[in-house]
Amino acid sequence: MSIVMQIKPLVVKALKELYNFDIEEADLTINTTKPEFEGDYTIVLFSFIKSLKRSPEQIGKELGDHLTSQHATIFHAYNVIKGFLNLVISNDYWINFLRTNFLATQFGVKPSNGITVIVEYSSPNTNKPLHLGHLRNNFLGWSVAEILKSNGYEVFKTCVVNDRGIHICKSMIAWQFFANGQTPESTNTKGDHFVGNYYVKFDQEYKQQVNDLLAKGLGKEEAEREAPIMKATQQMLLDWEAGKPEVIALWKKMNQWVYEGFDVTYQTIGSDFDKTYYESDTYIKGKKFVEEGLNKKVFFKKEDGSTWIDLTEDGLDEKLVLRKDGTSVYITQDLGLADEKYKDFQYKESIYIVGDEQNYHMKVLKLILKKLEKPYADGIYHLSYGMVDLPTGRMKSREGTVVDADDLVDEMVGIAAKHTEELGKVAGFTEAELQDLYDTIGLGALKFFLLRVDPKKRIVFNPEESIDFHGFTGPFVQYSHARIKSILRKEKAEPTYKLQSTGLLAAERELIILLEQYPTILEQAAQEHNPSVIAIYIFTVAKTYNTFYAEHSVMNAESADKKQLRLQLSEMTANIIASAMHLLGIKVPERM
RNA sequence: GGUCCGGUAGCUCAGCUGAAUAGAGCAACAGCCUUCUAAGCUGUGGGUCACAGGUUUGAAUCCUGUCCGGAUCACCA
Repeated sequence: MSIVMQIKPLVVKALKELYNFDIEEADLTINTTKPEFEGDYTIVLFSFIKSLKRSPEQIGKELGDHLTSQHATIFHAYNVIKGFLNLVISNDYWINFLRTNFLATQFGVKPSNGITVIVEYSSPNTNKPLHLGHLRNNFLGWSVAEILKSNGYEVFKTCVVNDRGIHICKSMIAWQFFANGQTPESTNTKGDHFVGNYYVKFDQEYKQQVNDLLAKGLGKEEAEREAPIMKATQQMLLDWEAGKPEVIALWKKMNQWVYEGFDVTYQTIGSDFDKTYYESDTYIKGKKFVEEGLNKKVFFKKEDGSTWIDLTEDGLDEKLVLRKDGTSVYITQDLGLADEKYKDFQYKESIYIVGDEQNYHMKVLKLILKKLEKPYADGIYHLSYGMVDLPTGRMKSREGTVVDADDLVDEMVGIAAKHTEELGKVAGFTEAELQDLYDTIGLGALKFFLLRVDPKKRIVFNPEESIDFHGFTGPFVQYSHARIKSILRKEKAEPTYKLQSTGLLAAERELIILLEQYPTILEQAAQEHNPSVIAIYIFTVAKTYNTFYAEHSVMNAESADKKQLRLQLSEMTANIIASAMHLLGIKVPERM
């Protein structure tokens, strides 16, 4: 149990014994002591001075005396400054903590709690390649899933592929019209990029046709409706829904190209899924909800035959759930999919990694499921994340400002290679090891950059400035790990060594206090569904270790005891860095 | 216009279930490699926490209002 969770009941008990005063553990404020004061943890006394009718100094002294005398193994000393009781935890406590945990690669990881959670993330369209926004989604989803796993949840990662609809038909039509039978193979192009090019081509051609029609005197709406390529696309969608064989064949062929491209990208960035859903399979399944909703009088029909739900009492609007022609809309599909996923996984919680532009949609989805009295409605959780914007604003594919995922990864790996070569520390690496190292560092920089920010905040990415490799970055943490490993290759701590209580220097103490907080950080990250908590924490750990490293020698420590202590500290720091970075989907190198 | 989210150092961000003099990184400047990897370390400068009220022993943090930025309110997905 964490030291803070041990202190709390002791304080509650002490206040009861000293003053017959009752307080809940939750109402106690215990912070780490500010560096300018002596102590490890601080109890804030202000909240109960009024009830006790004593001065904070008196309470601090009496509580401090009580704790240090009754629990001398934990509390070594105390001091009171204004309303703050600063507690010094005993060296023996910290040293004992370190000895029992420094080898534990699973430190902080919780045993199974039997609760099933699913995380839906990535969810690409099969008409264009992945871009920077998708990367944030992928990294978030993967990381949140792993964080929940480490907290004992049984987690399944799912992906919904938007593989049908008018936007898919656009690239198909453009390919039919303009490709002359070219393929990814014949043009040596990655499949998703190949198809994406035709999606762009469609847009260009469409604009051209609209302009031509405008020139002929048609109105804007009419021109947009009458453009031949758009009409052909709409016909194709109808043909697809009717199952016309040659359309289905083309659809399958082009989607397959995209999947082959996605597979390469997913492999590179480390995304994986336990189950993939295809919209083409699931888009019909929501329709049965419409009947159910009508029977339960949750939905209603309008005169034109369309079906709606009235959410005005909940502060929202009326929402269409089925078109008058009987085809389903987006929300209908998602209702069906939620049900499908529940059948598959019996989840307690279903997390959707979806951008904040869909906040309204996700709110409606959950609300409708509630009104339909679905048992899983409360478990729907929208992990809403902000857009990745350019300094000039949103990325726009029409204006060619979209930052392509594959390109960006290549660029980051290239920069990692350049830095590594310049530093010249990798003698003896094989070609394969070098490539692996470049991937590790380049992807590490990219993932850390996107995960260190609170998900709900938007991120500004400036393509003119490459992502940093110094300071609050992935490579900084990776580098700290590599330096520790360099020491541990020379000598490891002896697990059986009996450390005498040699005292702890400030740098040692600060580090050990931080390491002890890791399990609490894991809990917080899981509870908040927030990987940035871990990124911030592990940066602090690395930074603190680096300060310690610069001040004190491990190999040439002042005494055998100090050497063992520092080897243990180093080993535990390396383990926690590896563990935390894994939760962010980032590998850590042995050397760099 | 309604709803939701954000506004903290020149820039990018922590801190937001209230607590000590508001913290990091980048950028700038000054130092530190004959000692475990300098992708590192140390120091200096840099803040009306958007603004105005309120609650409180105590507010960047909670409440109200205003201003600014973004998202959304489709028989698109």
